[in-house]
Amino acid sequence: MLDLKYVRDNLGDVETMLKNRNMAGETVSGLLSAFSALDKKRRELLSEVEALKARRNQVNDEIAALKKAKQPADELIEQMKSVSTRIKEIDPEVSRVEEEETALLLSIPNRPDDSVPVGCSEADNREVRRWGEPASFSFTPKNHWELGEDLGLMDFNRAGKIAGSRFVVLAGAAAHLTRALMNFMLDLHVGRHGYREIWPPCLINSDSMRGTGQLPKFAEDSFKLENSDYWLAPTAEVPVTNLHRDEILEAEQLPICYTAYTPCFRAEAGAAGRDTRGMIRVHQFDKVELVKFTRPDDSWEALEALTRDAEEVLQLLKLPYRVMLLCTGDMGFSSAKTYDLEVWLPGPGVYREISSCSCFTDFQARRAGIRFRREKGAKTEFVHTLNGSGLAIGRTLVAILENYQNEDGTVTVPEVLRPYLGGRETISRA
RNA sequence: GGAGAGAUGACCGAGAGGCCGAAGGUGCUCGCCUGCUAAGCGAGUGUGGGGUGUAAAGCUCCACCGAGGGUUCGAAUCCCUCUCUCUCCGCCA
Repeated sequence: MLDLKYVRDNLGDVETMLKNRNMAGETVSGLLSAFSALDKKRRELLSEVEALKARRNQVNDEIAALKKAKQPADELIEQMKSVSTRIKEIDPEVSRVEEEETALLLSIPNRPDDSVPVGCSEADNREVRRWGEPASFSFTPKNHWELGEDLGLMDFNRAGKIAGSRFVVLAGAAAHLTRALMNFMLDLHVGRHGYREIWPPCLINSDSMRGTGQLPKFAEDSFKLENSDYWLAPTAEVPVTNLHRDEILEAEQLPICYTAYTPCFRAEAGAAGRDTRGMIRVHQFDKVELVKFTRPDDSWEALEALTRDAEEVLQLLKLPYRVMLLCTGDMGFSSAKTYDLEVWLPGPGVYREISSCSCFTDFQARRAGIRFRREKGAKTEFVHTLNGSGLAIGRTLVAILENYQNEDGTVTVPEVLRPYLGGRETISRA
């Protein structure tokens, strides 16, 4: 959420920002004029009701004094009855207006950093750098689902039976590889990059979903459990960022760097027809996430570092990738700046997103109430939050199968993973 | 799932309709004092919002004692609902 005062004082900036984020012109002006009207109304009501409350408090003291002196106070009490009635009329009105205003504020996305290119779609994203050469194959490389099925590693039909579409059952070496990747990634981030490992709940409440920006706008993207306030975590970002919700941190604690493995659950409501084959887009996938809390002045450098930490996973696995700086129109709602890592997939012959690294500035921190003090007695400030995948495990598995496939249908195990697979070097049909 | 206890500021903890934004203590900050250290003395020390102010400071008002409702002229305090924590029993990976 943006700062109320910032929005009030910079309506023009907010307007261009929203348009850059592909919001239609009339929607923008409607939203902003509604906001201004509500803000004005709220402040008017507040002035009125607070004046009444001040009066009531003052007279109540007089009543107390009279009572203490055993003097009659009936007349004052009688006067205050009408004041109280009036207060009780206005108070709900204030809450109503406040709620509406907050709802509007919550529906406004974060302001992209000035370094973010303005653009409408994926096509306007800017390539920042590339690493690795896509290998040339002397045969036609298979897609991961062909490899998966041929090697007996993936079962989409049975997944459909036991769950539904957009699920996969991993078996044998694929299951083992998933476990290996999880350990490999966590070991790297903990051991080499200095993150602290977290194993959080994957069911989280609505307050947490609101804190990181999944609610109220994107409820349909996640799974909600019936008869409870629990959601299936769409990403570890939610539980891990919310670890410090409503806390005031000490400046010396910052930066806080966490890494967590969790399964991730997504409804993929708006993705009907996209990536229907294979395990690129499924309702349940595994991911190792990186989360940082920093001082405002450190967040941009922290984003670069976090992105490099994620990249290192790909480099160690020797998977070619490129880094894309997302344009204003393609960025996530809460993000101020996002780098996507796209890994090379020889099957379809494209680069596919495997990690998304974002700096949220104070947007999530304001929603979630995550603050710090520069020193004792100083005013509280919002921290900056960041996160990124380090990496999506399912897609990493896909990339390994496709990039490491051999002409005879086997797959070579990347060297760094062999210790995690009991020294195994090749995956072939069991 | 059953029975009971509880939730107050950074922390401990008192308060049981008005004198309570909240005693007392600890911690922390600043100052004084003591040739170091320890001790001692004094002052200060929450968050959010509204108004005023060019801005900062300041001044002022409102709200906040787990959350939400209610009673009352007035609620940390009384009533209702919910959440969470702890103890015991049951069940369970």
